[in-house]
Amino acid sequence: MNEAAFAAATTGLEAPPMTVFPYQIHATDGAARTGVLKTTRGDIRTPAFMPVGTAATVKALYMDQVKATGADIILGNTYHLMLRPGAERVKRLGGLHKFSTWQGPMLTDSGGFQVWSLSKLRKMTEEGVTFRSHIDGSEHNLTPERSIEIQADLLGADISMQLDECTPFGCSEKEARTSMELSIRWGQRSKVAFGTRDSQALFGIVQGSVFENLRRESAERLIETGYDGYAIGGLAVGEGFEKMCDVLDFTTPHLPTARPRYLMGVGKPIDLVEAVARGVDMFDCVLPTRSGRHGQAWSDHGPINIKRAEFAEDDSPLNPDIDCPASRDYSKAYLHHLFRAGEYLSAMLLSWHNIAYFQHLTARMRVAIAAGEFEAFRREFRGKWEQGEAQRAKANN
RNA sequence: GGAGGGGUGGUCGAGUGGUUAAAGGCACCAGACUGUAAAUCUGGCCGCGAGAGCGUACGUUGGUUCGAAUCCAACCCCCUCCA
Repeated sequence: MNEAAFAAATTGLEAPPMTVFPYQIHATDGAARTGVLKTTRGDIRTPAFMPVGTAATVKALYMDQVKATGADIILGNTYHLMLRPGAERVKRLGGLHKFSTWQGPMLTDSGGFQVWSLSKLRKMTEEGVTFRSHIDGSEHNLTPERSIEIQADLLGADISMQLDECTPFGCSEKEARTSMELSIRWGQRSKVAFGTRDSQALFGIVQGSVFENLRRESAERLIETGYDGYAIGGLAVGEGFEKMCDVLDFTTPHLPTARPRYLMGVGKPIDLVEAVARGVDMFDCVLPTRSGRHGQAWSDHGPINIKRAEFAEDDSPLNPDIDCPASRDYSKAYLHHLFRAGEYLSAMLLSWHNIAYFQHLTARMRVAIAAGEFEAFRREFRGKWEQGEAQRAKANN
């Protein structure tokens, strides 16, 4: 590490923009962009949907299947893996890529989301967060430094996320500011701990709840610190679709155009389309795999509850246009039967279809943006989505 | 033929005088799920009615009682053991 880099790493403020993973934007259409984030483990085509593999597995799928759906990158999780099997153990076993057999790029969440989702099991201080394990009740500390050590050194993530606090929705502006500023400080410490690396990247996370001034300030202060990518956190936590779009409207303009923007934890297909329209490049969400396990298949018209009686003798596939056996080759009647019978294959096929559908959706957006036809795509998609919503509303009356 | 046990809502199964339209499970009909404490959770589930409510219901028939799924009698059916 040279002197300038060391100074940058230790002050965390004057760092030059890092370009360890070049981001090539091939086309833009309105605020929407398509391009490639080039990592040492492979290219990530954007807009990108990253399947979530919390516990070193994209639940119910083989890594080969995940890859074949077109996913370029998947997620892992600091909190879950440090509890089980333990970050040091993963390191001894050769790192998360070797351990899981996923050889493409991997992004790990810092544990920041668990600060929110496990709020009853944690205690926060300036230093970091103490979790009581949801598995055995044992205590575990997570500081920004430890989170980076786990992600970058032990798991070997290609993209590490700064430790942050996923600010709960419904808090006051004052609380949101306090939380956002803590995340900024944790981000700076994360960056110092991360230092400069040849083949690994660090993303910062914009917080600020639904407050425009806070989101803007958060973005500006992250840029001062300088990250390889900029995530938008604290959304899809109860604020609703319209509000989320509003926040994106006044947040993405403050993020560097040259670096990837990652909307964390989002979302439904319509959320992806509308976020891409607002300049977001990357997404992750448990929805396709979780709802797959719960009997739901995704489509342009919204969710299909495969357990509904109407599918008992529906011989049509979920989506013949998607190049995935689960989408194309199996009938809804069969999937309906498997789910009703409680068969494992139900979760596997529905998760597979859903991941393939999300990849198909981002692929279509990439094509539309490259062709300069994203607005038309967006309009048509919204039409189908709203039509589906109207049909479901009618059926439920 | 003798002795004993049992018949409860689609199903399995609690309940042995009133707070019981009847626990609970399953099945069935729906809904939810957004950086995964989730192969989970929620609601509905006799009929009619928007609702208060009304009607019908614990094998059948009859009885006791202010009141019966619960007590009594007869009958029908099922199971176990003995001969």
